[in-house]
Amino acid sequence: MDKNEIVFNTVEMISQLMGELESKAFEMEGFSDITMNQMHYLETIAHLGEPTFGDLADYLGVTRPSVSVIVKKLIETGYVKKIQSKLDGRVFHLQLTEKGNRFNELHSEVHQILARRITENLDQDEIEALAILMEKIALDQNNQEQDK
Amino acid sequence: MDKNEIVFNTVEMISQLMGELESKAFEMEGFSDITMNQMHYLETIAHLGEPTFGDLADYLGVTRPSVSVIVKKLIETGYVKKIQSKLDGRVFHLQLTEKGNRFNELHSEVHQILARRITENLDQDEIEALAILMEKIALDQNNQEQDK
DNA sequence: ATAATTAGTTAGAATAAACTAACTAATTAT
DNA sequence: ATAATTAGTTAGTTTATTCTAACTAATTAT
Repeated sequence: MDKNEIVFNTVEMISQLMGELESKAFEMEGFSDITMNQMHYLETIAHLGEPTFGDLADYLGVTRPSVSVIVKKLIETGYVKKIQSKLDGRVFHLQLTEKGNRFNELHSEVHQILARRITENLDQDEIEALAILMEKIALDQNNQEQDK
Repeated sequence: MDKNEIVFNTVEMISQLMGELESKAFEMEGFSDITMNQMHYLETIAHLGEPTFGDLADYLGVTRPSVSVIVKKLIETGYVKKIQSKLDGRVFHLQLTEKGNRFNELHSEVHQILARRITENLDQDEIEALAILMEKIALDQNNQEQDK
């Protein structure tokens, strides 16, 4: 098998594995009141750090009404809260609640489990080598991101 | 940054990148008549190789009626065809059409593009080292799969 | 002060995907 | 031969997500 093929097959497999783990995560630990899509909104809010509705719409590439509806659900289920800006009464910043943060921590744990599973059969030298290669890969991707 | 963290951050980034590329793939090249979910069914059919409706339902963990409805759409849009078994008239095997195969090839191309993007800033020795590590990782995952 | 703009909301429609229950047709068991 | 089982379908419901159009309220421009 060609090297390029090995790399993309492995990536495909890991990606599938992540999907499976991710869907299992929300079934456990009392987070059954949130859909995959809502999870994605939640992660994005955490990633952006107190974005407005508009920020979220722009980042996700959906309309404001769509964001409004989904975030309303996240507020109803207690993952997110709205903070009105003191400078401009029209804008609201989105913050994770206790529950939202707990969810996000679980989410990180899932990723840690995956990382552990990935590196399980590698020895210390191999993990180190993998980390160095991945750092290079990540750097490369970040550069491409900035180029846009 | 800890090595484990680098590994899982990179995996997270690659996974996100895959999602983005995958959603772009269906916008181009006249494959706009298929949803992400239907794509997933299509990939699964290709992966299983001429499965029956029941095989597909079992594999995907959904009910038969769900499969029936989705596959009906894939047949209407011309990605899949039904072949009645000669041994048992109740069962139908699912086959990809020309169009279904063309879609799957595009899908592989997307993965190749990703693999190329990943390995872009690595030299030959590094790609080789990465391939060896990934082979070990993949082996590990396959073993876990069999343990179930 | 009044008009225009902007942020977010609400209502209503469309599409997708899942489910259960009730069905048809083919096969196997008694 | 008839009953039970199995593969797949159809109908009807529910939930989620998206959209456009029309709205309210706050801010900025004239």
